[in-house]
Amino acid sequence: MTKWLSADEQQSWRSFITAWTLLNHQLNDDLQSRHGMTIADYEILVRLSETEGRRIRMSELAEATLASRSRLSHQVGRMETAGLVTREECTEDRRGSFAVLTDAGWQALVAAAPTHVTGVRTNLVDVLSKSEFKALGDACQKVTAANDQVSFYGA
Amino acid sequence: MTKWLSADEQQSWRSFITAWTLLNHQLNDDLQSRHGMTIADYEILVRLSETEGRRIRMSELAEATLASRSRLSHQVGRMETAGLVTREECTEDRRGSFAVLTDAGWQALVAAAPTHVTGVRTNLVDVLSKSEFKALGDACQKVTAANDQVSFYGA
DNA sequence: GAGGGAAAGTACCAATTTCAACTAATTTAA
DNA sequence: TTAAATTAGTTGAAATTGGTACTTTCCCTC
Repeated sequence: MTKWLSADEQQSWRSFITAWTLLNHQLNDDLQSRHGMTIADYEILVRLSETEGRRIRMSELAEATLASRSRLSHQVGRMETAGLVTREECTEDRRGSFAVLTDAGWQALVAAAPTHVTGVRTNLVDVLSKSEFKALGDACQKVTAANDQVSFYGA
Repeated sequence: MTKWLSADEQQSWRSFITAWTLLNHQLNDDLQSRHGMTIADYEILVRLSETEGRRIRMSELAEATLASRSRLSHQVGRMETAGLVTREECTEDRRGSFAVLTDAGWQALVAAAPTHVTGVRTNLVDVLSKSEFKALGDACQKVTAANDQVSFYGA
């Protein structure tokens, strides 16, 4: 028999959905209007910028950004035409390829980062006390851990 | 000058993204594979089922589900062809229209609800202690309140 | 009670995302 | 050492989403 959610639980759950949706939209619109870039673009630029040689294998990048391979492939394709990244062949595993950050991509990231970080602060971090924010993070960490074994990002 | 995120803050923020993304995907896949329905469909069925007469004005429904009018219009159109809802004209305001839950829609909701609720429990509620879950909800509540005045769902 | 602006909803078009099929390279194992 | 199975990645078509323009109706003010 299904154990339904109590009113409180339901409320918490809906708050979670709403908070994420509004926040994500807000951040996306900020990036979009000021830098013509989506959060997805931004995330990829960040990941690339953090690595040695500013390059990551496509499959790793897909996993890191929680995107399907197909989606990432399209995404990187678009970013490539926009000049933000290039692709390079992988010599160790000739099936593979790297996404590589270009100078223009780096510039775009540098330009967009303040907008994004300020948005995260304004709409999330600064809205909560230190301990509230930590509690949020810790809870999410546990949820992530519980869901992470599941691998539904096959395609 | 931009105030960057500390390592801890960054970690919390990324956990938030990851937790939501994984959870959402999981719940969506459950509904999809077992009931051929998306979370968006489910949400709409829930909202409709909760009201007098099982009908809601399109614009209210859009607001409640955080969808743009355009998106909701498409969505309800699809659900209408699937037989889950119908549209009815609004006599008080002849510009408006109602989305109305059909019997089939109700049946579909009844069938899907256990799957969904169990998923929410298994992957979210039961993973946390009562107080952790409450903390998550409270934090999200505040974030929502802070972001809610912004109305970017115009179209 | 006429005109102008705002609101509800849809429709169309462009962009994104998903799904399934496909190629090519690698690994496994007989 | 070769055949089968797996893995990396891409592609193209179909489905979903987002933006904007458009129609109809309502509301407000004069």
